Amino acid sequence: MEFDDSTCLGLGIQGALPQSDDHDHQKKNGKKLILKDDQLLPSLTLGRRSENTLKSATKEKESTDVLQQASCMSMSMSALSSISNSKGIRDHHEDEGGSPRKKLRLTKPQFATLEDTFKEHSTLSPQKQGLAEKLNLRPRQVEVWFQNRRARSKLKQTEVECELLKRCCEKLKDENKRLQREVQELKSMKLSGAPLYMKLPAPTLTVCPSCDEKLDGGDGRDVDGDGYGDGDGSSTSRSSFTFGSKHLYNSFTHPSAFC
DNA sequence: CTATCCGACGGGATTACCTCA
DNA sequence: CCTGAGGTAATCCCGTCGGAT
Repeated sequence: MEFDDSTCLGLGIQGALPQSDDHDHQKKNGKKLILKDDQLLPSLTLGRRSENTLKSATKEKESTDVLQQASCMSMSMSALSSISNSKGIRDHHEDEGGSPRKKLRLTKPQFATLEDTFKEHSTLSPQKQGLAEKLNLRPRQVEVWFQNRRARSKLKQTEVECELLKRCCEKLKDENKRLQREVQELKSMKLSGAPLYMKLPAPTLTVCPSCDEKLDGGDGRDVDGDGYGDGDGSSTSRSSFTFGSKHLYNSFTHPSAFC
């Protein structure tokens, strides 16, 4: 006999059978669920949950104990094992000094399906129910898996970015050192009295290699007509300028000024 | 015994929808 | 009929717990 998620054998308190797996809703607003005495009728039901039942059930105030008692027969063993993981049962067992529950481990196919779905979309709102049915899990379990998956994915991403920033920082440190050395050299040259141009190595002005490529065939116009190639003339440094179609820079003082 | 992984939970925030005065 | 306030449901993120490996 096949059961789907909407086929339910419920043993619970009549009138307040919550079908929502989302514990969030129960804890929302910090509301304890209180049922009137005449609502607390033990019941055993087998049938399909109608949309209305679902709707009204979720609207009803519910208690965790009630939730636990309303376990669906359609659940897989894994789902059942994880039901027993829930707080209510745990507390119940602890109260009774019962044995500790097993922790659910997703099977490989379940994991693979969830991974595939996650790769397509890291959120799952529309397909939660369907996915849960397909995997024989409770929607809540699928939801939790996605939440954890997002969290771990984010953590991993943060680690990668951190590593990247570290490397970037090291590079900048090196660059900073090199530039400081360069400044020192230039200062000492200036102090020695000779005109700077006489001391610069021969190929002082170099055509920016990337411009050489880019501007080949282009008109290379200096858009703002200021003789510099940076448009508004507010470049942070005048280490380079355009001449005709070429971007020229001082390869000695600004070896990294090409674009 | 310890470290790590990962499923689960609790709490807070946000958004959308509904009801009612 | 329109509107704002309040309630509720759904979903998300974050931090944490605790069983399994």
